[in-house]
Order: sequence, then C-alpha cells, then structure tokens
Amino acid sequence: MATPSMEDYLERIYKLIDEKGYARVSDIAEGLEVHPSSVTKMIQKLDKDHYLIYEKYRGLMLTPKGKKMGKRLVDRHLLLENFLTVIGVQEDNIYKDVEGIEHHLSWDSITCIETLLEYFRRDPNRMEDLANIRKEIDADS
Amino acid sequence: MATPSMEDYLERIYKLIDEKGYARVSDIAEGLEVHPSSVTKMIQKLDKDHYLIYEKYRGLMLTPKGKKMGKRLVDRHLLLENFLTVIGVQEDNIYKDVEGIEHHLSWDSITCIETLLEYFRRDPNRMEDLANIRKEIDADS
DNA sequence: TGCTAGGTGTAGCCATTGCTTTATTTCCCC
DNA sequence: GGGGAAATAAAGCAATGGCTACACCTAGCA
Ligand SMILES: [Mn+2]
Ligand SMILES: [Mn+2]
Ligand SMILES: [Mn+2]
Ligand SMILES: [Mn+2]
Repeated sequence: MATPSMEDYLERIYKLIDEKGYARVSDIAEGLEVHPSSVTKMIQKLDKDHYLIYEKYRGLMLTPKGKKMGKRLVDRHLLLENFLTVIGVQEDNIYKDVEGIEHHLSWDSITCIETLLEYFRRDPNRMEDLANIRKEIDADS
Repeated sequence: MATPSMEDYLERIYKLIDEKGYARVSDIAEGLEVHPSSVTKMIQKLDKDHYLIYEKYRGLMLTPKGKKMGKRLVDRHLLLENFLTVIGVQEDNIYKDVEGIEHHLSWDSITCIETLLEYFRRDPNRMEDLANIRKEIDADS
C-alpha cells in the first residue's frame, strides 16, 4: 500500500509524463516543493515497490502498475478539486485542501462524491439553490 | 499549529472529559487504539504547548485554549460524519475516512460542507434525488 | 577534445509518532 | 497497614520523509 507521500510523487510523475513525455528529478522537486535529494530517495523507493523502473542519471519509466495507479490518483485529485469548487470553497484554499484529503478517502467515498457532482451537473438550479443558502447564512452573521 | 496526531488526542480528551468528567491515559489509549506509553508522551507535548496542564500520576486538565480547540475538533468530526452519511457512504467506511480527512480541510471548506448539509436538510426530496442518481449509476455498471 | 555548470545522487542528520521494555507509582483488597 | 495488580512513566528503538552538505555525472560549449 502506498503512503500519502508516495501517492503525491506518483501523481506528479504521471502528470509530468503525460504532459511533457518525461519526468525529471528537478521537475518533480519543483512541483512538490521539496528538495531534489528527497525526490531521488522517493524514486528509489517507488522503484523497489515496482511502480517504476529507475536508472540513475538516466531517468525513469512507469511500470503498468505505476501507470494505472498514477492515472487513478490524477483523476481522484481532479474530482476533489471539482467537488470543492462546486460547494463554493475559495479558489486559494482548494489545492491545499485536496492535497491533504485525497489520501484519506475510501473509493466508496470517492464514488459518492462523484455522484454528488453528477447531481449538481444535471440541474444547474441546484447549485444556485445552494449558493442562495450560502448567501443567506453569510448575511445572518 | 497542532499536528494531525495532536488533534486526534485533543479531540479524544475533550470528548472523554465531556462524557465522563475526566480523561485517563488508559481510556485515551483505548479510544485511539494506541499504546498507553504513546499517550503519555503526547500528553507531555500537549502540556508543553499549553493545551492542557498535566501532573503525572494525577491526571490532566484542559486549558481554555485546549477546551476551545477540543470543542472545535469534536464538532468538525461530527460534521464530516454527517456529510459522508448524507452523500451515501457506507457506514463502515465513514469513521476511518473522517479520521483521515478532518485534519486537512480549511475552515472555509468546513463551512461550505456545513452549508451543503443545510441544503439537504431543508428539503428531503433533494437527498432522494441524489439517491436515485446513485441507483441509476449502480444499475449501469 | 576537454572543462565546467547544472542536474543528480549519497550520507548523515532531525522531527514526528509509533512501539517494546523496564521502572515506578497508586489504588484496592485483605 | 501491607501486598500485589493495574496504571503510569521513562528510555530506547524503528519507520517515514523531510533537510543540508558534499560528491558525482554528463551535456554542451569553448
Ligand atoms: Mn496530496
Ligand atoms: Mn494531489
Ligand atoms: Mn483524525
Ligand atoms: Mn476525529
């Protein structure tokens, strides 16, 4: 089972490969705001757990296991960002909150949140009703 | 700022004092499924940070700071349990998920989730509509 | 072709938070 | 009041995941 930190790295690596075709230590470090040395250490761990194949100074390649996991992690992250957006959380809080909670939700919860998003997507009036309640509560205080 | 672990301990301590009038090391340990020695260590840390006053072998007392924080933590936990329940997460997943995510949500997000609950509380049909979408999606797969 | 700067890797440190083991204190029953 | 069980405390160890300092590789330019 992957730790939260491992998930963050895998997610970032998957995204980098998806967008640029490769994932370098320095890019991973920048994205996660950690030092390159921390990246090297984690990459070695992910290699040992067969999420990727690593050749030092040469780069890395996701294994099928790593790709599959990476995609799930990226999708989950996006879903949660959408969720917080829909319920009205301020833009500047969303990324940090999602970074934190994404590692702690069962797939059951993820599915239910997906359904909740579908609920609001089907009828825009619903989001409006929600926004009105928010306004009303704001006014009270 | 309190770490996730510190929050778990504070929450548990607040609840024990609220329910039984006192919080003993062994009760805290049982609630958090941790060894008593770990509890002692954390209590000493919480004392150093002035969340409580600790006298060894004698017990502990929450400071005003600790009480205020404890209450907020307990309320937050309950709110999140309600949220997961309302969106249809299985009973047996709820506690573990909440234990994880509670430490990673901004108060902005907490407020928005509160509002979302109010939205469903105001009109029970809304929860029913959501449940129907869930059924429909289930049937598809 | 060889040098060098920037990217990468390693070693060793620290904080956090758990555990086990061992020592001490307290409390309750006799 | 004394003895023993239960509770509590302290010390030492381990895993995780950061960091710094320093060493090492390599691409690309002179
Ligand atoms: Mn994350
Ligand atoms: Mn993420
Ligand atoms: Mn928790
Ligand atoms: Mn909790």
